Amino acid sequence: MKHAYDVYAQACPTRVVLDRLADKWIVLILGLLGEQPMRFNQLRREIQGVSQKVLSQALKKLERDGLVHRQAFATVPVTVEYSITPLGRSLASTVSELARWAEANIESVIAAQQSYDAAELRRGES
Amino acid sequence: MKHAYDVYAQACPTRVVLDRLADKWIVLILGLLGEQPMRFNQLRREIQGVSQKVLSQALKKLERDGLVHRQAFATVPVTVEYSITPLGRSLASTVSELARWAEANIESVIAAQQSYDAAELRRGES
DNA sequence: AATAGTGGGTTTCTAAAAGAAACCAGGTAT
DNA sequence: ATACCTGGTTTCTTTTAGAAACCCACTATT
Repeated sequence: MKHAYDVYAQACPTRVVLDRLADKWIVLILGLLGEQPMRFNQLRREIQGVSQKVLSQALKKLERDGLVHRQAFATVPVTVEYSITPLGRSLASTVSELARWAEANIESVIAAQQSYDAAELRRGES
Repeated sequence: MKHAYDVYAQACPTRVVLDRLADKWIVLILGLLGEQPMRFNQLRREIQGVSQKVLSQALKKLERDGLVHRQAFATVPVTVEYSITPLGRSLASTVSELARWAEANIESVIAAQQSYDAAELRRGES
């Protein structure tokens, strides 16, 4: 049984969605928001190394795609809370698994890299 | 219980791995190679829209990370077969789910985008 | 003998994106 | 007055992605 949408086809809109999901920051953001709603600077502190610009852009895209909900409160200073939507939640477990795989298998990957680099060095002796 | 490696920490090597995995082309490549070994141009034809350069770079990185195995046969013209490794296989189902989620939920995402864009238009009337 | 085609790439060049750092607004506390 | 808070945007530089052309070794065609 074939899909109506095929992510392997060039002009398919699923490509755009996949390109959105397959992003380091999106994986990390959805992983956090899957646990609890969070505010902008809270996310920024949790996700170490993300710049304000990139975080802001990522959240905007996630909001536009209906994966994250943005709510501003007229406190002083202003409070903005980001939370995951039902659609986002249906995705969160999958993307979290990516992060967990990275944490669980980092040692195997590093070992593979070292063995690859060592072999390359032997081959490419100038 | 805390992980030894925390993907939310800036200097953590898992970040590098996650950044590698969270890539549109890597998801698509691993999805295909999880089904069967494939040759370079076969991958290129299946994954519509990928350039030779990007495919070549992605495969090199996957090989270095120990996720994909590259085997060249001295036929004429040369034959190169890419296959998934056990480590890569342990990841393939997770990344395939990303692609499947995109195919399954594209309509909800497009609907959310349209409603977002319509609301934005109403707000931002100049 | 020259030309075209094959698989599997690399090189070159340009347009787009990521990232670091500075800036801003509106308000509070010192 | 000055410094600080949240939640961003702007500017500028460095990477990266992507399109297109090229390359090599070989074969088959004219």
